[in-house]
Amino acid sequence: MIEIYPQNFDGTWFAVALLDRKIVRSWFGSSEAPTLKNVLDNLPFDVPFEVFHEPTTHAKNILTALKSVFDGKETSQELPLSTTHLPAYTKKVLKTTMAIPIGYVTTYGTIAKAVGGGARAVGNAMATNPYAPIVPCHRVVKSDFKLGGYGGGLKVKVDFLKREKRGFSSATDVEVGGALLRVYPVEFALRDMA
DNA sequence: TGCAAACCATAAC
DNA sequence: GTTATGGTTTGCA
Repeated sequence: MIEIYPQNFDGTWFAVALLDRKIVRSWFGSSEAPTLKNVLDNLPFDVPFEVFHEPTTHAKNILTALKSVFDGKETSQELPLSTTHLPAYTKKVLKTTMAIPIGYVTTYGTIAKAVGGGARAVGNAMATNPYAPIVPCHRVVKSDFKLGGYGGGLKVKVDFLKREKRGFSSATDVEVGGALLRVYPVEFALRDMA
């Protein structure tokens, strides 16, 4: 049985779908119905589900963590993602995306170089990311540092990146799965923005 | 800038 | 199997 928990924090709605205490889907948005619908329409398993408006302690922890990520805060908490049903390549891309630190962005092509495959394939994985915003697909931009796309709309992506500004000034490398991933200050992507 | 062609994993037929 | 579809990239005018 999949348990779905929607919750509002400071005017933004968050929702998670849990199966066996692990996250199979998450989403967020400015109103409840579309947020819930996104989750309901994209459940990975054809099993019964139920929506609960009173979160368990476990669910509440996860929802709180989602809100922290949304606010651009560091979260030390490891969130239990259920990824076993995803294609191997998609898992690799998502894992790599999770390695992008707050305050930095990287590009579709850079990720492609790190995990193999092509930039468009990476874009595909982002577009179908089941775990927004836990997997920070908003930190992936085009090679010219223009934004690229975003499932929740470009404005949401911009606002996200603004909250994550940390004042870094130069690129650096992070290690993920034995490969190095080059990441750039989020300011690069916000440079010519209002 | 703008356009065309190459790119590559998925999902849908 | 095959084809269509992208949150892309690069090269070239």
